[in-house]
Amino acid sequence: MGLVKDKLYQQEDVQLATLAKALAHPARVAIIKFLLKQKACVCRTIVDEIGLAQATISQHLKVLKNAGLIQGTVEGTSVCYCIDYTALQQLLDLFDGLDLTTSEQCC
Amino acid sequence: MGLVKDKLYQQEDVQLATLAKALAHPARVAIIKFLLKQKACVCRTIVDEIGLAQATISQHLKVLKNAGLIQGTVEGTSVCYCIDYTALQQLLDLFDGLDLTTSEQCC
DNA sequence: TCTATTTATCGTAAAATTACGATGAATGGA
DNA sequence: TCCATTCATCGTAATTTTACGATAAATAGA
Repeated sequence: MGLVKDKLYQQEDVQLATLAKALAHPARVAIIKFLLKQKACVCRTIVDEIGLAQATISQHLKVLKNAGLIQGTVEGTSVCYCIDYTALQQLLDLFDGLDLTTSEQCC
Repeated sequence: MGLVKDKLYQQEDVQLATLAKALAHPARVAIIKFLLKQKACVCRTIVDEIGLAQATISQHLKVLKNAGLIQGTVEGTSVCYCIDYTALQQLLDLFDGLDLTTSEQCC
């Protein structure tokens, strides 16, 4: 999509869509859930947990990282991943902003 | 993805990912927001509002409909679309189920 | 009946996603 | 130093997404 098309959408809509897209795959949802549950969050552990190839998990982690949902810290040969609660909270706030109170069915 | 791979994921994770995927495009977020705001929700109005081709909007509406987020009722030559609050609430519930209280940063 | 309007669907092209093996970089330990 | 482990990235193939024009179906109204 070029520059013109980008102007079609409000920034907030793009934000919400981007965050939703990051969670638009069951593997990434599982990763987020696992990181929420787990304290230790070395990449290798995630690979064992989910059951996909290491390269694939690494790709999913990159998506989550780019969306700001997780962050990683190098620890020796490993990388420790954990939730970025700021972005996750932002996602929830955007959902709250939808305001479902107008629940008058029109059709 | 074949049958074996499907077993990799918990049903709840697939549900959340599917609903998130439906919102993973700014046009669809904009449509949902518009439908929440608007009472009148004829398809033609959405096309004018968003600024994409009619065929493209129809495709996005189909995605939202398949996800259960909206429903459509035929009214003469038009189709009246509106939010399905059940599915939208389900999405919010799934997010609430994530339980962010464990907010102890590990890295 | 004829025409205009609305909407879904088809066909299609371009781009993005997903998955994996292979490889390379970095580190820790023998 | 050498080897094993961990992780990111590259290259690639298959699939999905996205967008649009063209077209067909359905209805409302003249």
